[in-house]
Amino acid sequence: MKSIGDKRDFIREGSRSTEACLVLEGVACRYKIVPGGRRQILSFHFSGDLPDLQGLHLGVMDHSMAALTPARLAFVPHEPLLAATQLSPSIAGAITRSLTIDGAIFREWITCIGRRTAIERIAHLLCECASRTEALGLTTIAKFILALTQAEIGDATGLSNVHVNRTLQDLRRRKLISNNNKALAILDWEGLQEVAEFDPTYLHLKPEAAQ
Amino acid sequence: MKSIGDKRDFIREGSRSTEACLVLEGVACRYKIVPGGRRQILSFHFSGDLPDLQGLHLGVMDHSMAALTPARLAFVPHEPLLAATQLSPSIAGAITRSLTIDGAIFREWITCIGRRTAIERIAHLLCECASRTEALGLTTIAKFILALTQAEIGDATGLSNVHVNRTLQDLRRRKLISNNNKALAILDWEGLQEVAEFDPTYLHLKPEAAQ
DNA sequence: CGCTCTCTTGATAGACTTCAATGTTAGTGG
DNA sequence: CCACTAACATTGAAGTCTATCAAGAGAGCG
Repeated sequence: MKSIGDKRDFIREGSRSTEACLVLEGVACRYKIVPGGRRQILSFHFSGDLPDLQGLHLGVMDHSMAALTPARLAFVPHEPLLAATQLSPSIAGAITRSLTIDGAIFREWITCIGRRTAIERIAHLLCECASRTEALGLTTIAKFILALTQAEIGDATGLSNVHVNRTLQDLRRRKLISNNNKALAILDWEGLQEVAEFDPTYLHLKPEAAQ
Repeated sequence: MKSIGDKRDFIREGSRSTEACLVLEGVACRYKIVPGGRRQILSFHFSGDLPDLQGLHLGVMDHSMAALTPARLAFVPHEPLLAATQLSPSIAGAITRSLTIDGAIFREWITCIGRRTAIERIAHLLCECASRTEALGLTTIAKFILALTQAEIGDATGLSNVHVNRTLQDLRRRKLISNNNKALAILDWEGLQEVAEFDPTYLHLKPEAAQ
């Protein structure tokens, strides 16, 4: 178990991955830096997430990880985890399922950044984070608060911080969100989903209604 | 085994996934349509790829698949595939590894679309496709030809077809590529990588130099 | 030959970025 | 309690990249 301060890297791109991290508290993210210094955030992670299972099967990290709020993390060495997958098919299945949903969320982000406008992207990000934290049992839509800076939202959505600022103002003007100083909340869930064109299917939250 | 014409869907978003498809010949892609009709291509797939393993663990498809050139495909029902993973850990591992690399490529696409300029995005896409088809043993960098329309390249990179056209002209002017009528080839591999800021680490092509 | 699909080009508009300055808030230490 | 600092947020102005619209040119195909 490790406590980590605000804005602190805890895994670096290019390093060898030997343990998987579990988010116990706070918000973490995966990100890449492109030559030129611009950052792209790839995903956000909340209490209960296991964000770097891909390290189990890849030697070298292709991205970094950082805490965006003060956070507590647990690190599980790969070996016992791999041993557990050999013993229990259900653990192996859970890990594979988690990796698969990870991919589904990435696909939605590609679509969002590639084919949606600024306001749609930000609204969509909010809908996604609210749905996921609710599914994790951490909050409800009404009480949901996203504690990110506008620069971080920009790095996740492929926008500049200035444009994020103006777009958030637009969302406030439409009475869809409220936003006081690094605490973003949802005022009109239906309206926000509509703007975002949000369809939660890709999150695959229902545990195997299928099969 | 199925032969499929040009521009033909063979898996639809929202459908239930019951078999995995193997690309035997041609180029296939995964894509999503956002309300408004704009398309985002999520990945390209060449002979030897198994592009929808995620369907093994998810009930409902969150995207569609289509052939972009005339193609031959094989469809493997999920059941024997899942049975094989129970019997052989190495098959299970191969599938998980494939899913994991899938995710790594998505992460790079997010970064590309979110934080790179048009010319960098297109150059990067070319580098990626060339590297992957070479690794699959289908071609060499020198002989590599990408048979996509400019609209398709735009749908993959989040650009309009008009802007793709102008950007390809730019790449030709710089003598990095040649491009006659739906046949894009690489003239200067080093130069193209440089423009793309291409680092193939994320493709994880070396089979487990790690561990 | 006419049709369709793709590529190409020009003109115009819009979305978003960059730069730069100012305002706001919270924390720190005297 | 107040000055001082450091992060963030906000605003304006100017500029760039990319989209959209529209039209024409080739190429392949029945």
